[in-house]
Amino acid sequence: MSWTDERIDTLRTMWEAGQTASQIAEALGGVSRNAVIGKAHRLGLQARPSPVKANEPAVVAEAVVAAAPPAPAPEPEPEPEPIRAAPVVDAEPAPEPVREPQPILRSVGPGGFVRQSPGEQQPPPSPAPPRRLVPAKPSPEIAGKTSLLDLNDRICKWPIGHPGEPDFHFCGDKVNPGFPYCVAHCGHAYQAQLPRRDRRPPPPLPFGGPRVR
DNA sequence: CCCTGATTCGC
DNA sequence: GCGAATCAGG
Repeated sequence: MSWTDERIDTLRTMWEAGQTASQIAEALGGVSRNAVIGKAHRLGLQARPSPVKANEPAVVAEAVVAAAPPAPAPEPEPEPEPIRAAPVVDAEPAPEPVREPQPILRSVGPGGFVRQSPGEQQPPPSPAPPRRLVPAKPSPEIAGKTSLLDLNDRICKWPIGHPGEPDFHFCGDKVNPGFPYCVAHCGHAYQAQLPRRDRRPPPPLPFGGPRVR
């Protein structure tokens, strides 16, 4: 498998949405999570909280500084004012980057987002945990559309379009209570359990699969 | 043990 | 550029 533009697209989007490298690798197929991580780094998509690099005391820098007599100012870093990227309507507990707890039955939804079976409803995972302070700069194309940052647990998360495309957005309708999608899209997301013989194998194609045009 | 991401390094 | 091997924390 090679890194086509689309696969890179998917990687970017999912990585930025906070999906783990394993999830991304699984969704893409044909690559290991190592490959995903490697690629993510080469793409410059770095810096997500690593379990290994929790804190990073600037010890190494000291050796360099040692040669410079005038100690460079320790950089006070003017408190960057916590920006809430998406002004949510009501005061909800901060959208923590909650990762869904290893679902029992996991399949990939139309946009590559994890689909839960109705039986195991859980706190709807917000796939778009705004980490860091990324100023949501809605481009004109998606103005008025439901962006990744607008997702909350009561609007339909059905993806419209393909990740990476300028007008990629989400349905945004009111959800079918208890479900991550609106009534209409629940109809697409959840199919009646069919007898084994005439059940079709789930499409292995993640994130909308190959672009259909 | 499982998971995670980071890094290295031969290819 | 790629990704397996390795490392190291949770």
